Amino acid sequence: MDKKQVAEILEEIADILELKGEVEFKVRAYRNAARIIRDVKGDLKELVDSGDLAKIKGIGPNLFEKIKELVNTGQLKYYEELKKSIPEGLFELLQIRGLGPKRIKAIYEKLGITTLAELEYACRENRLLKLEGFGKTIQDKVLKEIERLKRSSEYHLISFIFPIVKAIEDFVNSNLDVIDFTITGSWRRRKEIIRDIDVVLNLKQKNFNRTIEAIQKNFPHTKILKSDDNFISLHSEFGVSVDFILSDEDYAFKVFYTTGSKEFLEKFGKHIGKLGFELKDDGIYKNADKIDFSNEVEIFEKFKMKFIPPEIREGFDEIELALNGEIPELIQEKDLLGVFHIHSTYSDGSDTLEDMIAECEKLGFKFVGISDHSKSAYYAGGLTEDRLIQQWKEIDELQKKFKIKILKGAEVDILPDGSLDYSDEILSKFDFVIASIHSKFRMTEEEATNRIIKAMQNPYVTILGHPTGRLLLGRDGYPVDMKKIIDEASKLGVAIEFNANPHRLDIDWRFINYARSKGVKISINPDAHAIGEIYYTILSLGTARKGMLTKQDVLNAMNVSEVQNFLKTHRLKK
DNA sequence: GCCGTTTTCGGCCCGACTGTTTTCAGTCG
Repeated sequence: MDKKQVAEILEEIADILELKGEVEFKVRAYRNAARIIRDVKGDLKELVDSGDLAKIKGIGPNLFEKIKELVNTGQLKYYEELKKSIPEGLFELLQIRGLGPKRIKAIYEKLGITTLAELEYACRENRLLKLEGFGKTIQDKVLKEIERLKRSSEYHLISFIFPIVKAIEDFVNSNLDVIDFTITGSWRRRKEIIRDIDVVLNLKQKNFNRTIEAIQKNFPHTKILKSDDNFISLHSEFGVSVDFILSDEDYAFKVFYTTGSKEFLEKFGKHIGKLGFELKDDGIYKNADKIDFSNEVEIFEKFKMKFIPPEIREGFDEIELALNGEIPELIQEKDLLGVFHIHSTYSDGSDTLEDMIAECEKLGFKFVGISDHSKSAYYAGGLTEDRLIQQWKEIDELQKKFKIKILKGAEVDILPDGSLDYSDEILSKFDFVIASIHSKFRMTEEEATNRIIKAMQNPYVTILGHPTGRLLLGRDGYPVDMKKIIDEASKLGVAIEFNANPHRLDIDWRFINYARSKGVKISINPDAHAIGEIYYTILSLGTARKGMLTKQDVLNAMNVSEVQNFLKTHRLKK
C-alpha cells in the first residue's frame, strides 16, 4: 500500500470519527497524519521498518501501529470495524458542499437519512426545514448540490433525463437539417432509470462533420468520446452520455434496433429465425439480402405482428401477444381525467391548497384529490383532527370558486401494527383514503405484507400508496409479497397506486400486468408536493404503460361520476 | 489521537463566511 492509499484511509477514518461525533482533536490527529504521510519524503515501507516514521511529530505510537498494519498487510482491522459502524451512504453525503459532519449527523440521527436520494426526497418534502439550524437556503443549496452529484453517477431518474431529452430535441430541430429523428433506447421504452441517451438521426445531407461541428458549437463543454462515419458518442455537459446514430435508408431499422431491449430483440430474432430470416445489428436479412423498411410498423407487419409499443418491448410475452393480435390499447395522456395524491401547505407541500387546485384545473383535469399526511407523520406536519376540519372548510369554500371537482382525502399512515392513523369515524368522512407506510421500514417480508393487508381491510381505504416504499437509486423498498397484496386488493376492491414521482414509480411496472389481470384498479398518482410536480402524472405515464395498462384499468381515467361511484360502492362492498 | 513535560493530563489554529438567529453554529480553507 502506497502513501496515497494510506493517506486516503486515514482521511476516511477521520470522516467516520467526525460523523460519529468523536472529539475534534482525535479527528484532527488523523487528518494531520494523513497529510504527513502524503508529504513525507522517502519510501513509506522503509520508514515503517526502520521506525523512523514514529519519530515524526504528529505520528504517535497508536497511529504508527495502524500505519504499520496498513503498509504490511494492506488492511486495517480498526478501519474495517469502524466502517461497519455507520451506513455506507453517509459518505456520499460528505460530498455535498455546505454539509459537514455536524449537519450530516443531525440529518442521519433526526431524519434517519443515509443516502443522497433519500436526502433529496426529504428536501423536496421540506423536511430539512424542521431541523434546528437548517433553513430554506441550506435546503435549496443541498438540492442543487445533489443535482450536481447525481450527474456524475451512472444511472439517472427520468426526471433528470427529461429536460436533457428536451434540449436535444430543440438542438436537432433548430441546428440539424433532418428528415426525421427519434430518441430511442431505454428512454423510448420509459425504463424507470436510464443510463444514456440514444438519438437516431436521418439527415437530409449525410454530412458527418457538420453534425459534429454543430454539436461542439451548441454544447461547448461536451467531450466527444468516439466517433466514426455513422456514430458519435459524447459525454455531454448534461452529465450523461449521448450517442448520435447517423442513418440512411436504414433509419426505420436503426430506430427499431436501438430501441431494444436486448431481451426483446433476442426473442424477436429467434422468432424470425424460424421463418428463415436473420436479425443482425445492421439489418434484417433473408439469405444474403438486406430487407428495406420505410417505417417501424412495416417491420412488425412483415412478420404478421401487431405493432408493439416501445414501452412493452422487454422480452416478456409481447411477441406472442403481437402475433395473436392481443396487444392491448395502452393508456394515453388524454385518458387521464383527474389526479389523486396532492399535498399542500397543510402538511409538507410547498404550495397552498388553492394553488395546487388551480394548477390541476389549468392542466385540464376534471377532479383533484387532496391528500395531506395524517397526524403521526409529524416529520411532514401531519394533520390533527382539528386541522383537518379546518382544511375541509377551506375546500368547501374553494369548491365554490373552481369548476374542477375537489375530493377530500388523506394519505394516512399505516402504523406498524397495520392499523391506521385516524379513527374510522374520521376516515368515514373522507371521499377517499390513501394508506401508506412511512415509518418502521425494517420488517420481514411476512410482517410487511401482513401490515399492508391489514390496512387494506379497513373499509375506508380506497388506495394503497407506494406499496414498497422504494426510492429509486436510493433505497430498496421494504420486502413485500406483491402478488399476495394484489390478490388481497382484488378481493377487497382496493386500488393500488402507481406513484408517479420519478423517485418512486412504485408499484413496480413489472407487477402492473398481474394486477390488471386480477381486476385491480391502478391509480396513477403524482404525489405532488408543489405545483411543478403535478406533471409527474404525465412524465411517468410511459413507465406505467410498461405494465400494459389500458384506460379501463386506471382509476383516474374515470370521469367524476364514475370515480364517485367507485368510491361509494367500494365502501358498501366491504 | 498527539504532545510535552512542572512525568500525568490539559491543551490542541483560527478567521472569514454563511446562514440562522438576534449572538451563535457549522463549514471551509
